Amino acid sequence: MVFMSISERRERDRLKVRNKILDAARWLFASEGYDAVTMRRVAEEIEYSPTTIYLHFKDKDALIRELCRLDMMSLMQAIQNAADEPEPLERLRKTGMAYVKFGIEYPNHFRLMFMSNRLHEVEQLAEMGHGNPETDAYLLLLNTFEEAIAKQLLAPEFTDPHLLAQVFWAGTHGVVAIHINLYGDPWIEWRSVEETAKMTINAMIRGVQR
Amino acid sequence: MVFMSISERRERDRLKVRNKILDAARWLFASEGYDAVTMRRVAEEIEYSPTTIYLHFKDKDALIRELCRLDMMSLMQAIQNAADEPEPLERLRKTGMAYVKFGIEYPNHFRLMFMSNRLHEVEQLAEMGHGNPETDAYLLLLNTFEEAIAKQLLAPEFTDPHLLAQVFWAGTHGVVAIHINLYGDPWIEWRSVEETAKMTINAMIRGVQR
DNA sequence: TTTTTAAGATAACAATGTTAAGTAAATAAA
DNA sequence: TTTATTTACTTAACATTGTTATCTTAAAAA
Repeated sequence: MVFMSISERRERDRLKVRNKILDAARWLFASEGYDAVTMRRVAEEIEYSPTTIYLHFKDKDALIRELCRLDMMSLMQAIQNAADEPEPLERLRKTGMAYVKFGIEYPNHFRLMFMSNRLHEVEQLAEMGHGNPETDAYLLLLNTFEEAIAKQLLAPEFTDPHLLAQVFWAGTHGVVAIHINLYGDPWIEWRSVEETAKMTINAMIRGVQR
Repeated sequence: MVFMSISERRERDRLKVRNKILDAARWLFASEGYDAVTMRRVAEEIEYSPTTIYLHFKDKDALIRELCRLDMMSLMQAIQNAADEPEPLERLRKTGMAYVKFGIEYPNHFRLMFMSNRLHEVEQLAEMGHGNPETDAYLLLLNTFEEAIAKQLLAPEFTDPHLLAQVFWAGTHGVVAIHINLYGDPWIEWRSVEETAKMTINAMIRGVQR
């Protein structure tokens, strides 16, 4: 059938343009942040008119969110790899450090995913579902705490894996958030991210250990 | 001297207008966030032309930063009050909870102060100096840990009050950050901010305690 | 060969921050 | 008292943004 071959080539071409858009936007976003990604700059980069972008993405937000989602998925691999550790508490340390590491490395992605109010797009979040790296990482954390509880590694008063996961997440997240946004403020004698992250994670683990 | 009286009245009038601007902007900012504060909306609110605002503030950023600074100073009182507690570790608990509480109550202020990249305005930060609530609160935290170390309340390996302060700050900050930006995400079984904050703080304290 | 469809471009709109130029009243100087 | 100047403020405009309505043109289908 000629039909298929033609429409397939068309689809390939479409995807090529779409990916060029994503690549141009990714570069701008990673190096200069959300506001620096203007439709016109992206368009110029790929040598199409700005309106072409709208044939592939509903609006600017959808474009940046999609590229962010894709990047996060691959970045999330680092955490999944760090989770290759049998001992639950040690696994917490490794995954926590991986979370911090990529937060520091990709601050703009981190800001978009975790530092902008997204409650108005709950539908979108729901659609993303289990492919969502954020959710997957949370699940990883949750399972680790369930295991730690089952193996009686924690003090007996800590019985809620969700609460534990959220506490642990908050701690590691805070290290990233503060260092992304405030590190360098001359009024504070800063300690390094690694040091801070390590102590935060260790303190939290010691704090709930049996 | 007539001169003085006249220029004093002028200065009073100037201040009145300036405060009207700040009040209008404050309302918009607190309820709808940074982007919702447009120069034209503020101008309409106070019944002046948009350009009048520029007679009082260098630009939009300066306006919002000034109102935020003022608000934070007064809000910071809550933390100073919470610090009225002789026992250092208990003081950590109280001030930490106060930090979380106002972060939840004024998410937009919190975002502006702690979640936007401000490294490009280091000069401004330096000028703000010790009136800076962020620094003052940090100092409070630092002193508390110095006291805790001096009273030998912490395990002997924890000797750096700066590192301890930054760890503790990161933990409480993380609770706020996550709850401001992600709370409500349907894929996570959320625990309440109070619960999470309390456990985070307690875990960190237990984690460094002797 | 004609018709339809799809990709893409041009031009424009509205909203934004910001500035240059003008106005008019209050004040100072003559 | 009259003239000059300073001050507070406005009008109009500019540049940049996201976005859309309309047009063009080439490919595909009829």
